[in-house]
Amino acid sequence: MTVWDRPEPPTRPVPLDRERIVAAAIALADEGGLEAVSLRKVAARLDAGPMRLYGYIATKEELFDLMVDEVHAEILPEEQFGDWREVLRIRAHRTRQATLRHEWLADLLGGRPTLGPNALAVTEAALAALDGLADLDTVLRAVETVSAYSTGAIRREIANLRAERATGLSKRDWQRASGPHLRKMLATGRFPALAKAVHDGTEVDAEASFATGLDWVLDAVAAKLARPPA
Amino acid sequence: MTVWDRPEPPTRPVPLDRERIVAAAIALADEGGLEAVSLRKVAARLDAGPMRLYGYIATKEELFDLMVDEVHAEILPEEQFGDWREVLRIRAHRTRQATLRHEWLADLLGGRPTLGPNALAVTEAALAALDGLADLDTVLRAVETVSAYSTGAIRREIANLRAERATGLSKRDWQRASGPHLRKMLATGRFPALAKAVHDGTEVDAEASFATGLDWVLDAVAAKLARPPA
DNA sequence: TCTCATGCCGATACACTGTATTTAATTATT
DNA sequence: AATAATTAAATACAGTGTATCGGCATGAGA
Repeated sequence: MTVWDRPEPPTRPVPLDRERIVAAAIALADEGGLEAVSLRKVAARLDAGPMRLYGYIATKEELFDLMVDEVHAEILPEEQFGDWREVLRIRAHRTRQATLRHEWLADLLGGRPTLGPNALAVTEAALAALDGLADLDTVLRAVETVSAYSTGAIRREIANLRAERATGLSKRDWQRASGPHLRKMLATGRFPALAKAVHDGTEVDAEASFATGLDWVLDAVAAKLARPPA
Repeated sequence: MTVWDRPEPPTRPVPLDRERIVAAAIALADEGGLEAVSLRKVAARLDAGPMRLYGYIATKEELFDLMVDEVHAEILPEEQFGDWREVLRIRAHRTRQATLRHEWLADLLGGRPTLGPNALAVTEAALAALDGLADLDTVLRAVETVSAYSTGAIRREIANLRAERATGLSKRDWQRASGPHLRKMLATGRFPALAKAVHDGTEVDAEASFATGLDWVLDAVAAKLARPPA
């Protein structure tokens, strides 16, 4: 035995904390989706045994919550500017962008109440931007309506993106050709309006579509803020 | 051995089909949530071995898709009446009601493109109701915007419902007391607008809140239909 | 410095999952 | 009636989240 093959000294256990655990989990999820996140793999990435994690995390769901909150740090802009409409619009777009960077977020969005510090800060910023523009109930409804639209639209966008990715087809032809299934369905003649939509619909990019729907919703909110309920 | 303990004649294998499988899966999910649905349990409920199912279903995800489509049969009303706005409103409310009956649907809503016959029929009905009221792109955007709001709002409602159910608290006190966690967060003073909202927000029932946001979105759609884009 | 106690880390264990594969049984066909 | 084809069942595998247990290393007390 030489110095070269002398066994490594027993590695001191790397100190862990939630931050490192969450970062490892996010890295795994970014690479392989949510289903690639297992406590064993997260622990392995930190050179630890699986049970180590339970000193910092009570359950896997809690880890997911922490992941979601961590991404909310990317969503909250450093500084707020613009009127309430700009604030809400930017919040929606940043949420969408964060989800495009971390597709697994789509699976979690809206799935559980978000009570982490970053998520609360995001909500706080939205509420603050609307503060005083109408009675509290209206303000709450406004924020919730916009964010309901956002999460719904983002989820659908990611769902479609995954579907077309799975078939490996160009966006244009995706619907028309998503398996013989949809084609056959449309061929039955039971869905004429849908068939027309699939056939004649122009290709619009996802961001524009998201932005347009968002603007509609913001228009609606603007109308309610101007004319608060009796 | 008497006639009494004579072994049962070997039970003929019960003939299966997708319908029965999906029904069993839905029953399990209704009772214990999505996570209670395992192929083994579904098969057991049909007196079959787990592998039997693979003759009718390629994967568990496909089973989920079939479950979602099955519930869409409850969403599609027997007969359509009213103008486009009524059609879209009813569709949203029926989706919400179906989700309240089958809470697991909230976990799946918007998660994957819905291409089953019932889901297509639901979409078809919506498109048909808007047909001709504007150019096709506007009509599509309208339907998608409303359904994005619906899925987002429904998911949040179910998420909150589960959270308050978990804490076993009355709706009124839920936010104020969801663990020491939220209280501590609000006590930091970093979230004044949020604190005010939690403190002063009146208790509104979920259905009214859903309906109000939906009406806002429908107002927005109405405005765009009246004035199609240049 | 030696002993004892405490807390933490890793290993083991359990009950379960989705699904591939291999074997057995049953049906159909010649 | 014998063989071929189809179908069900049993077994197997690799993985999961998490409870429990055993040992080791570190700290305190003497």
